[in-house]
Amino acid sequence: MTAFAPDRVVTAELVAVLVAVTRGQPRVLTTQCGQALPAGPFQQAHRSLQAGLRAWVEAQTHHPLGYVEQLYTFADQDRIDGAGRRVVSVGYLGLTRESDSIAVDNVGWQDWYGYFPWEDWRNGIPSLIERVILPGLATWAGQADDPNERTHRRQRIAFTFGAEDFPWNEDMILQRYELLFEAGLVPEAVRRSGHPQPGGAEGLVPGQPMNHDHRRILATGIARVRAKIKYRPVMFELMPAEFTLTQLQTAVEALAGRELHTPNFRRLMAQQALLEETGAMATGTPGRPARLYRFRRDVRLERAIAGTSLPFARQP
Amino acid sequence: MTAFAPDRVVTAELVAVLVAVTRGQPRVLTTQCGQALPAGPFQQAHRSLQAGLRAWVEAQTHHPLGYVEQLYTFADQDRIDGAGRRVVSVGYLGLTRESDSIAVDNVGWQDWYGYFPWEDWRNGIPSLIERVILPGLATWAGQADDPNERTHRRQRIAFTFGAEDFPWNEDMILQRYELLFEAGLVPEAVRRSGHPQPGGAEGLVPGQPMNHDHRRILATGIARVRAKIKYRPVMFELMPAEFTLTQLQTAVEALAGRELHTPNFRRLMAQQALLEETGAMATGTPGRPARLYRFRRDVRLERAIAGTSLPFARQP
DNA sequence: TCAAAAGTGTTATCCTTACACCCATGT
DNA sequence: ACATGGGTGTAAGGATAACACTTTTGA
Repeated sequence: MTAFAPDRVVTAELVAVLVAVTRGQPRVLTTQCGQALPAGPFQQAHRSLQAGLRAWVEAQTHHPLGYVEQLYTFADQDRIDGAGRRVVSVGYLGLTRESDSIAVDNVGWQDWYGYFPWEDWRNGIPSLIERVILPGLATWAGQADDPNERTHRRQRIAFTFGAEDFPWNEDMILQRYELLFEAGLVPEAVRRSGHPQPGGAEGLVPGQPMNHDHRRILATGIARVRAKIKYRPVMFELMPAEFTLTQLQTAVEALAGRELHTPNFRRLMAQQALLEETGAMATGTPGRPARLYRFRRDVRLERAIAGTSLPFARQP
Repeated sequence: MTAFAPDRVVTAELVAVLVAVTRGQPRVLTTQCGQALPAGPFQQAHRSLQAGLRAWVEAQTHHPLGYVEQLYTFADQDRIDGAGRRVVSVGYLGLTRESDSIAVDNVGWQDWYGYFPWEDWRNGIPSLIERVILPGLATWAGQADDPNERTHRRQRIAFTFGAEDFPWNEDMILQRYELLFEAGLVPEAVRRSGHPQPGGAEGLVPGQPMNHDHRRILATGIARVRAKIKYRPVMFELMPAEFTLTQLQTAVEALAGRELHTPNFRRLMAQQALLEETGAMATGTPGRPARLYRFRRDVRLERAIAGTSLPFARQP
């Protein structure tokens, strides 16, 4: 174990999936005109990985970052810096409100379903699933030589994309992207395999690609958000100071990519006791005016993460 | 953005939390006579981080690694290699069965509650919580100057350690360790702060320390295992080919650190349909002989990760 | 007056929890 | 016979999902 061998030296990079919800749309901060996620170096001076991320994101966007959590660390074989060293990318998820004080060129907020059109089920099942994705994947499944592999692929397709009586699971966005990648149906896969696509986008699934593996990191971030809103009060970080229940519901729907059952959503909010009324009402909307709410500051104490699901014996 | 600045270069290390359950005890593979977790370099030759981990763990233990997942990436300020570079440690969790084919000296399996005695509630609440931990933490809470900070600390203590009517949550092992660290009640914290403890272990909480931040990484691994057994069939990887329901229950209890309600546990297993009877019976135990089970190979397809918990609207 | 959106009540169903009890074997 | 552990039945309680319905505003 030679501790300082040169082949053990790598370049470290911090990649951020910064999420906001604006006017009912889920948004992500991008660089290079939407083709990459903001990425910055991890430097000796940084106290920790998270501190490094906060430092340069706040430098770029000029407003403080609220909730931050680590996503995943990647070291893909084809990520190599100019000196031939491997690049280790540490992905982070950050939740904020959108700010227009971004000073840097080519940096801006993008709707995230531009990258994953098949993930937006808010107006029912997207037609491109039946039209483009499932046929493309079926072709890929049929190309396997081994018949066992073929049925295995078909099962996996049905399971991940909610076909053949499997339910759609919005949390499986990463698995879906990886399946499309494996099947060669996204430009990033074609690019990597080295075959220059001749006629452009033939057979490929619509959805804007990104550089390197950034669309995969974005999928990881979206998956984490979608899973997290179900058991942690993270909407805190994404909403303005005051909001109506419908605005909150619309924001959750934007993130989950699905519509919610309004009466049950309201009841859920009521019984969780995370909100309090401000007393004021929203104005300027059609229909009956809605009450305004804010998140309760005093309930911060992590909302008793019950989390059982194993049949524990009662302590005597 | 100078891409190849020297302050951007780091050393990458892979750290493994390898878990097994043997004779009803939860075990972890350690090096340096139990003072460290196995750690190996990430090298240029490795296809990916996970491939690198698999490669050297299998070289060390001489048996293939089953389930592996990434835990977390750390870059603590005090981890610096001989050339003054920062060390980035990528932690991995691996689940296996214990093997005695470990060839390397000072490497072996340890019971994990030796490192976290307060986490073992299988025989009721460990007395050292009332005797040592809560008094120690109370002192620390009282040392804060700001009265708000004092009450905040007390709330956090009660919440994390399940005092004052908060329930004990076995998943919060990392938060508990970090709280003890902050309060200076574990040797690692004393060591870092530079105060050499004069009289030895006075006031410190019992529990074997580890080098660097390895005990923290171990806590992260245990937390992940405890959370995971509740919603994924990971016991697959830890059990022998055939086992009784009681053996399975004992293994889960070892990991969770709590006793389970036997009749309900059995029912849960039955309705999940993850198991099938082998037809054989266990022999050589007192009492009525138990049926032997095995995991069903054909049900691998991820057991329909239902995962709702938001009031979705029904798709028409 | 009517459309649009806010908001409430109620029931069927399922899952979890807890308690009570019977079964099969060795000593 | 009885201790020990294996195994089953069932009822109470809580959470969720689905349906039907009332209220309040602006055009």
